[in-house]
Amino acid sequence: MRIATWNINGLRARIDYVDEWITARDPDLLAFQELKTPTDLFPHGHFEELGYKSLVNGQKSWNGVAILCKQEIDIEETGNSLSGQEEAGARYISALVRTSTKKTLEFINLYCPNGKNLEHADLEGKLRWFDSLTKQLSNETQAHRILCGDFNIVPASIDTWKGEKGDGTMFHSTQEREKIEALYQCGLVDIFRQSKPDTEEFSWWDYRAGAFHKNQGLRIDFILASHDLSNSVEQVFIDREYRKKIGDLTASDHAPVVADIVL
DNA sequence: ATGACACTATTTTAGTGA
Repeated sequence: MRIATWNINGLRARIDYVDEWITARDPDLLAFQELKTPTDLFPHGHFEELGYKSLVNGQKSWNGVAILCKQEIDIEETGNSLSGQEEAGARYISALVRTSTKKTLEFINLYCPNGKNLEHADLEGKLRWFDSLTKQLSNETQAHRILCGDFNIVPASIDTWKGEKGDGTMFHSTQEREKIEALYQCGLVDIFRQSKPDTEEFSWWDYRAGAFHKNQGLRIDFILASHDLSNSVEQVFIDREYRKKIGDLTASDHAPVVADIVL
């Protein structure tokens, strides 16, 4: 099964670009973040024509997440918020997926809060949001689980163009990195890092100042899998090609992250 | 040192993003 996560930075502005990628890569199950679209304006029919059904948690202007899967896959939405974080915006959607081998897979899609900067009150909100996430994962265990999305945290110095010079700065702070560590403690494995322990690759590049061409990026988009699933990964890659323009179509500032997993 | 780009909104400048 091909699984992917992608912060598309505005569904309505990106829809033709998204179509190009879906057609090229043919994922089975995918997680979108930053829809910037209200739930009731989501173009369900558009994706049905491409062969997908959609579960959507959107809002006006900002945030918004969706899970898309091939029409033949058995899927059921199970939640659209973290307990205690209902005011944090549309950042969470989860589903149970029945695989072809009759496993029940919990699939969670996240758009984690940004936090703005180390001095801003939003950082505290970001840290508490992660605490709510960890608590929920601990309270409601699942044998087969995938947690993916835009985490807005750089786990280690290899995951940033700033290297060790980034340590302690926003997105690279110890207090943020502890929240990623807490997810590992919940039995989840970052499958990109597992398959490529020494590879410096990024999933986000600033639009400004030619950051993409200078490869000044961050790896902040992950697919985390429970240990049993992490052993069934065939390949994981960051689809850097789809951070580039396609003709007149502008790319998101994030690249898709794709994994092929035997399920 | 700063800004740089792209998106959305009862848009025409401002807020947000990472």
